[in-house]
Amino acid sequence: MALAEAILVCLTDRPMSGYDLAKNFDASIGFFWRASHQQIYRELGRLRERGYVTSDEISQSGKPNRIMHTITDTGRDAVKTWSSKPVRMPSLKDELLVKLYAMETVDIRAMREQISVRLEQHQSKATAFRRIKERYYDGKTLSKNQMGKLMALEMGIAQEQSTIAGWERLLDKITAANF
Amino acid sequence: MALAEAILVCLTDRPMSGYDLAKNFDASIGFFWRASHQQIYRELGRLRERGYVTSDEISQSGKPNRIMHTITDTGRDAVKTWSSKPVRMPSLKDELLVKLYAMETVDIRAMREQISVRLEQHQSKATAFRRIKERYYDGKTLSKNQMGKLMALEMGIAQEQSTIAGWERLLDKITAANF
DNA sequence: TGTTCATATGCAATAAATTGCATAATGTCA
DNA sequence: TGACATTATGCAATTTATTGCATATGAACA
Repeated sequence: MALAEAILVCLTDRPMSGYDLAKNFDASIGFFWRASHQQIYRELGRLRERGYVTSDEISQSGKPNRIMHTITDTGRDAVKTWSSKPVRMPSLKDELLVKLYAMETVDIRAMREQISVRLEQHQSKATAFRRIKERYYDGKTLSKNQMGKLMALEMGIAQEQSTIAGWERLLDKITAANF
Repeated sequence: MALAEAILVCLTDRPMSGYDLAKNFDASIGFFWRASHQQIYRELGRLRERGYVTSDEISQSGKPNRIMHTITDTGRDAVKTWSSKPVRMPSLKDELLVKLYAMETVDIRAMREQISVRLEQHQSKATAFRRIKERYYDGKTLSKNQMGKLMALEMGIAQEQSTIAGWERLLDKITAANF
């Protein structure tokens, strides 16, 4: 269960509210570990129970109060411990590949359309990655912390690119095969 | 929930037992949609309830009886319907990328080791893909059904290759950065 | 003045996945 | 002869993930 650790890792940067974390998950670490705000709030509760974070309510007028979560030393230790434990292979589950596998049984027109949609999604993901890279990392002197984030980002970019290339090739092949 | 459909797709080939399906998932369609035998047996129960498959027990001496599952016309229709519905983006969840992202907080030695392990896993996956390709598809005249499977396989191979290249590049970078 | 967006939190139900356990016979290796 | 792998099925508990709902306020917009 890396959600706990992903949250803790975010909190090593600075204390955050659940809302901040949810935003953060949408924009950065969430590229590698997606989670909904409901999941994050629930997990924050557990982290508090275990003493990995402390939570302080901060009054705001107008808006609902924020609850800021701060990582504790115990939390930091937990991250360290987690970091040296072996990881699993990410389980790739792609319905589109299942459909491709089952091409005979499937509506080819619909599949082509779905591949196009998929391509666009990867495209926009790649663009998002590149924007973040340009904005925050390009031409700057980087700390070790930033180096890690940049490397993760570059892995993401490379993966999106090759995935895009793959689906494009496939689309050509299907066209050539004239199904 | 594409598990149901993945199973149905397998059964379009020929009737199978839960055991056969589990084997099949380990060796082919499971590359794109992993499932444990427990999941498969449970799902088969549901498919039977919905009338998507029929199940017949076949006596065997010595070994436990096999229960052969055959896809019905209703099942085939369900696959067709499913096939034209939009697919979601596969949720990439990779703890190793989270660790990379959190490089500062993490034990670099351990991470390098984990990357090496990961590389080997992708390597052996790629090898498995290539073996299947050589064995069943290379230099043969292919039906449309086989074309789909081959294309899925080739997507898998390409993905493994680029993932391997990515992690190798990263390992070099980490070495060069001398963390 | 009503609608929608952004902020901010969370419960509850359902669905799906993982992990552990259980059974039962045959064949193979040391 | 005992241990382990293969064939074959499946229940049960737990953990994780998804989906829907609920509440509350201020600001922008039309």
